[in-house]
Amino acid sequence: MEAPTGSRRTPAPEERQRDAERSRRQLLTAALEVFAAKGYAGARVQDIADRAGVNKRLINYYFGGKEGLYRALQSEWQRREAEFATPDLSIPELTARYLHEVLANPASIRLVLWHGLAADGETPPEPPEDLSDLYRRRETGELAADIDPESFMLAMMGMVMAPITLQHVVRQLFGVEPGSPEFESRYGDQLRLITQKLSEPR
Amino acid sequence: MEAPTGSRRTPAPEERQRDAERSRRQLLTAALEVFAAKGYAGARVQDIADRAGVNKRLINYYFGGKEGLYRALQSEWQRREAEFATPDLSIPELTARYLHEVLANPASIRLVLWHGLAADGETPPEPPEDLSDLYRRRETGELAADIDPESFMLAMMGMVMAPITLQHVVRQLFGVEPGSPEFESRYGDQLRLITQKLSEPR
DNA sequence: GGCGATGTTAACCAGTTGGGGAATTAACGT
DNA sequence: ACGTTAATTCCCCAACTGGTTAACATCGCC
Repeated sequence: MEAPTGSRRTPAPEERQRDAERSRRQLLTAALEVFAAKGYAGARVQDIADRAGVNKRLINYYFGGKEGLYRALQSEWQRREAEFATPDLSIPELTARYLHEVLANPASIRLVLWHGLAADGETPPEPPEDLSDLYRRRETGELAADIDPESFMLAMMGMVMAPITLQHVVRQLFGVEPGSPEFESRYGDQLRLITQKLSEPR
Repeated sequence: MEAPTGSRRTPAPEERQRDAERSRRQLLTAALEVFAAKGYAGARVQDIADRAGVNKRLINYYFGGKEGLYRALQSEWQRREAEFATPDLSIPELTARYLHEVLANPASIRLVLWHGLAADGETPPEPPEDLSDLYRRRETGELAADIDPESFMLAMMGMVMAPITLQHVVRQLFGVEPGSPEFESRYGDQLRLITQKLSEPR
């Protein structure tokens, strides 16, 4: 089209027609969509390939099959999760931040939930959640002394993920989509409030 | 083996060999197991039939196929759910009661969660959650005035279902199975505590 | 312009899936 | 005994699934 070659080793991605990297990325994107929507068993390789706009064969070529693609997705997710820094925030703000993250990446969350539901006994290499921070906060008094960090962590994760896990409840009760800004602001405020009440001494 | 026949018109159920009702029930039981463990797409009719100890063909004969069986399960679940009375309990006790129910019937909960995750847009006939009780409790002061019932309901359901949704977190953090009595008592106590803090004025 | 390497495609394949036709067998009233 | 009905089994099948084989196209390089 435009911009003649002129000895380039890294041509602009938009110009290429054959681009392994692009195919890979599009496959991963499409796979996330489909796996998140239908789960591993429900997902169809053909469907993924179609959405990615590439040939089905490439799934095997690049990822070694359906399962390989799935694993690749998980790896990427774990990588991103590890990057997720926990800045120095109060518990309420931290919770709201988690909520935001969840609502911003529903597909990834779904993937995790779906994987956890399957529970074929695996999921062994998962790094243990770090609660030292929570224990510290409890000593500070930021978390009430009678609340145990393990339970709090589980409860908080449950509250934060509820909009995805129970999306139909959100639609029913709030009359909006879980991903809508209205919902995030309303439920976020409430989560701040709730977690705050868990710190202040009665 | 034992107990020769001897002219009986209504034989004890255990003696019968052909019993439509029993086959139906066993199919439903097996289906709950399998669907809860693998999800709809992951479940195999052959697997269900094997666990039920009946011929695969009976699934079609009695329920009209895999989907029919799935629907039948849902119906039964909705029926049981409707029966679940909400006695006159405080919010903390009510929450603990919900937790108990969830932990006692993990398969049913899984089924619901899995169904919700699929989210093919259906699930229309679901009866709307009733919040009038929560609103009343807020007026009484049993629920803090600044907490909105919708959010509270969602958060509570999230906390209560978390042990199923995030079972790996339970194993990781608590070192026990979500279904174990130790876990129920510990997490139950904490949920009572948490929900209680949401009522008392600060 | 040719050439090897690599991305891409089409056609095909073997295994599995849910389902159905029709025979077989047990239950039960007569 | 016997015939009717209903429960159960056997065997087959068409559709679909993920994966593969082998041809084809495009690229970078000489």
